[in-house]
Amino acid sequence: MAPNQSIRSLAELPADQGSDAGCLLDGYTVESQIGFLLRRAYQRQTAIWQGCMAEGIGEKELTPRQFSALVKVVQFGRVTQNQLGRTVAMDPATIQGVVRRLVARGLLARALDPMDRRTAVLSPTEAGIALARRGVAHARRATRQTLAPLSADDRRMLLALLARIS
Amino acid sequence: MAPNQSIRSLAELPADQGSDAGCLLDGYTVESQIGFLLRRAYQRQTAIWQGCMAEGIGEKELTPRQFSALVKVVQFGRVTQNQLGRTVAMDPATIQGVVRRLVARGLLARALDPMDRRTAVLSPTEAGIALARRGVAHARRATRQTLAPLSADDRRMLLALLARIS
DNA sequence: GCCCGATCATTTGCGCACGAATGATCGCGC
DNA sequence: GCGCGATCATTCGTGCGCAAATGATCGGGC
Repeated sequence: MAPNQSIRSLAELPADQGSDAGCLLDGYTVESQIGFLLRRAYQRQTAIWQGCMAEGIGEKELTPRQFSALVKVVQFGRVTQNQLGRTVAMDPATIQGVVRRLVARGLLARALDPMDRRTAVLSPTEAGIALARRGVAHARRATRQTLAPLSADDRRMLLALLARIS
Repeated sequence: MAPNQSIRSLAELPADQGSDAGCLLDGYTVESQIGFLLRRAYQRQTAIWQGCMAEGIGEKELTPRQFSALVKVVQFGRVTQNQLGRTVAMDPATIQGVVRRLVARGLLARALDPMDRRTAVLSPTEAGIALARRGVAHARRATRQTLAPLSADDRRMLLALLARIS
C-alpha cells in the first residue's frame, strides 16, 4: 500500500563487505553524498505525498508536480504555460506534459491570447479550483508527515538550508 | 553550457500577482513546501554534477545514478542486481535499466551464478574500475560546488537533517 | 519427493526531466 | 515597412522512477 515500501524497508543493509570495501576509491561513500541524500529524501517525500493524496482525495493520480502547477494556476488566475513552468521550476518540455494531463482531466482550461498568438493562456476550471482547495489540507499533511522526524527548529533550519542551495 | 540554465536564471520572478494571490488556498505557498525545495535542490545538484563530470571525464553521459551504481559495484566487487539496487535506493525495474546501460558501455560485466540461477552477478570491468577512480575526484568537486553557499557547519547540519528524513 | 511462499529479474505503462531542434510569432531598431 | 534576435510552445530522444504483472527459481515444511 505504502508506495516504495520495497526499497525503504530493505535499505538498511550491512555496510560494504567487499574485500576492501570503503577503502577503495579513496573512501568515497555514496551514501554520504549530498546528491544521494537529496534523492533519498525526495523519494520518501514523494511516497508520503502520494499516500496522503490517494487517501485524502479520490484523485489517486494527482502527482506532486501536477498539484504544484494546479495550485499556481489557481493563485495566478491566468498564466501562460512557460510562465507557469518557470514559477514551478519545470522546463517548457516538462510543463507541457503536466499541463496536457491537467487539461485532459478538466482541471485547467486553455485559451488563445489574441494579443500574442504564440501563447496559451491557462486558467483553472471550477473543478480545478475545488480540487486545489480540497488538496491543500492533504498537502499540508504530507509536509507534516515528511518532517515528522524533526523538531520545529530543525524543520525551519532544513527549509532554510535547502532554500540556500536551490 | 551550464545545464538547466533557462530554468534557474528565470526563476526569480515577481511573486504571485493574481487578483488575490497567496490569500487563496489558505495562504498555501508552493515555494515553501519541503517537496518543492527538495526538488529544486536536487535539480541544481544534478545540473552541477553533469557539468563537473562532462568537463572532468570524457564520458559526458555518465549520470549521477550510473556513477553511484558503478562505484558500489567497484566497492562490492561482486553483487547481484537487486542487492545493488537496494544499496543505491533504486527499485528492480530502475536498476535494471541503469545496469543495462553500464554493461552496454563495458563498465560492468554480468555473470551467471551456478548456485542460484535466478540471479545475475555483477562485477566491474577494468574500464569500469578506472572510470570510477577517475570519477571520484570530479564527484567530490560537484559536492563541494553544490554545498558552496553553505558554511562548513551548515553543510554538516544539512547532511544530518537530510539523513534523518530519508 | 512435492508444494507454497519468497526472491530474482524482466517487461509494460505511465509520469517526470531535460537537451536539442523546429516553426510560429513578437517587437525592437533602423 | 523590414529584418533579426528573442520568446512561445511542441516534438523527439534518452534516462530515471515506480506500480503491477510475469515467469523462473529457490528453500523450507510436510
